[in-house]
Amino acid sequence: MTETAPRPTLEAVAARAGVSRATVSRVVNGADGVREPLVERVRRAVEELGYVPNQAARSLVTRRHDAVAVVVAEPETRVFADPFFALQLRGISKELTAHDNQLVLLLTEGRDDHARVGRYLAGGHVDGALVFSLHLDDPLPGLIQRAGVPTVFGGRPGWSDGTTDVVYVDSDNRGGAREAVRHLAGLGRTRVAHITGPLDQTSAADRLDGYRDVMGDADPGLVVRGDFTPAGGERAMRELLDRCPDVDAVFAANDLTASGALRVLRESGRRVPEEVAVIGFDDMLPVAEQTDPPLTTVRQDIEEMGRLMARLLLGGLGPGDAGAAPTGVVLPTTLVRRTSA
Amino acid sequence: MTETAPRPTLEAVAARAGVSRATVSRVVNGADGVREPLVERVRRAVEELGYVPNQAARSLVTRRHDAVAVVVAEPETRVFADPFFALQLRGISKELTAHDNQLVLLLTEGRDDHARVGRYLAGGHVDGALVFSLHLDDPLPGLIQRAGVPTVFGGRPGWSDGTTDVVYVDSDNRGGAREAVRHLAGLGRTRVAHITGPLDQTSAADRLDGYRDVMGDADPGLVVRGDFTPAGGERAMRELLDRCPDVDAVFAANDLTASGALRVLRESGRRVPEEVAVIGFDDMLPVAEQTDPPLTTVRQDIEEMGRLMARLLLGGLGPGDAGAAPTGVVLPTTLVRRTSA
DNA sequence: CTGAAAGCGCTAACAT
DNA sequence: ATGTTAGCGCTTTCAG
Repeated sequence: MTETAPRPTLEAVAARAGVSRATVSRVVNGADGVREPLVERVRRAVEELGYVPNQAARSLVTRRHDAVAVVVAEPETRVFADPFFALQLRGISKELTAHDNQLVLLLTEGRDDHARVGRYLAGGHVDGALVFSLHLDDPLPGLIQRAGVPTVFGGRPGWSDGTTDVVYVDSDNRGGAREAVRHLAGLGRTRVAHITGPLDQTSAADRLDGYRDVMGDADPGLVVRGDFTPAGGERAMRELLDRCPDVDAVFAANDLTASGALRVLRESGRRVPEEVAVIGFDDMLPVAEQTDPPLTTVRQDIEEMGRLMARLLLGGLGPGDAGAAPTGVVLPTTLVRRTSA
Repeated sequence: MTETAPRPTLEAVAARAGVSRATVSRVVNGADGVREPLVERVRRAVEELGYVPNQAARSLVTRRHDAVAVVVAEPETRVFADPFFALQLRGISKELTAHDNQLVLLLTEGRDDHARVGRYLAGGHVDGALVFSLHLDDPLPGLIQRAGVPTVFGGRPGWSDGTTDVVYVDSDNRGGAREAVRHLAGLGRTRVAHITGPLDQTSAADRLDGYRDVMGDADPGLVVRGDFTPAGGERAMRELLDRCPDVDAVFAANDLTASGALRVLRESGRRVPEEVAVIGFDDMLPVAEQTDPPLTTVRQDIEEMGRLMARLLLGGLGPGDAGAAPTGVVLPTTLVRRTSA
């Protein structure tokens, strides 16, 4: 059982290059003030020995880790079956990589996991945290803020009272919803329904608000609750058809919901978009392009949201500082026209 | 700009409890051989001070990190839109958490990322790596093996020549495929087609092998290439219908493919399962249960695969040791009957 | 511009 | 059973 070969230390490199540890350290960290010939010698020694700095030793003194935690509360499995999060993660990863930071993924499943995450964050293992808090009553965000780690939230946290400055990145859910509903209205539809998402998530609540912005207090029977899943969309669509048979357009809170609604519509013999126009939200390609007919929807640049979160975190917002941090940044959405509306 | 409050050290706890650092260390690390009253005092001091061990300092001496890297090559976006990986990740996360290990996620996008990952792994930041290598020609696995980090692969690596012992976890793709095809045959179908996955992934190749195990050298026209996507499934199904109009059963390489095939079948007016029976692979719930009709498929326990990978990694397979490591472990699959076959 | 030396916070012998 | 001590590998004043 070969013990893992002892990796060369700064000391070894220094010896080989015939300089002091300090000099090697300077070269390795790109500090200037070392004369060219020495730099060269050190470089070669590093190369020959295959030296790689010991991050633990470095962190011990610098108190930096070049690592950020991504915390995902995952009360439901669905969260994960959703390409949404995956895309965001990808954006985050790209940005972190570009800044030589590592991504530590913290998935939480329940109460005890929360404690664990809190401890980890408070333990100063990472330089910051990117947090996806999905529900209004999630205790996680509080825990995290108390941990005193610089944090950026994904999506506007529901508990933010607007006075404390949490930093978050969000899509313009409300504006996107407005645009969708206006488009429907522009098509001459007068009985425009909305199938909501789970209203304890701000994204769903905001989309509902956007709908109301345009529809005012139209027939409240036209608003029916879904849950961001195709099954929920089906259920809601049935209810809708039952309650308001004259519905001529549906704004679904997301593409998955729309796909369910579409199925029920087809089943019931309504033609889309001729009799009922349908719009989704997200522009999740594998879904939106595959529905029958292809889905008109509101696109949000999910990957960019991830990137931006990472950029914000790395770019400053001083540690533990409650002063001048920027607060929310919301990304624009765009309407993508396909066939369903 | 409040500097992040200096966290208490072992020293501080020791002082407060009136003992030596060593004793505190023992208590914190659960070593026995400390008398109860002292343990109690130390515990209280830890509590009062909110002490959390500095992982960097600890790693520096123990040379352990309680962290493992999860490396995902992601040449195509699809990988990620796929709930498959998400589920595996979840299994991994649970198992790691249970052993107090952190998950460092390394996403790679291209050649330069490979170098970065290699460096990271070689840099001894983690105690091991869990690697998803998707393609036969992926250079990543080689890099990783050279890094000398204990590694477990997700899915049988295609480049394994069978003599070197790589450790991997895989599903019984071949056996599952056999069971599917036999089921179709048992239904009395004689013209059983297969829509493959991308054959440079072992999972796809193995499923094809399983199909052949049962079908022998039936009409080769019945095998058509897909790519694990619904769109690929549609394309393949059209080709199939064109080439072999008498096809009476389809074994699709995965559920997504099956969903595409199903759509084309419906379009073309063939009744499923009466005229054409269809079986998928994966039992990806959001897909398999939502198709019309619900999909009969081969289930693999994806989350368990993830768990197992983590367990294997943590459970031993001595560092860098090329000797007596276990090699592949393959998990059984089960046929799930719904309506489509 | 370079080197010497002092720790960072912790664990693990080794004493007691 | 507990305390003392010597580093782990690195960065960073501080001298020279």
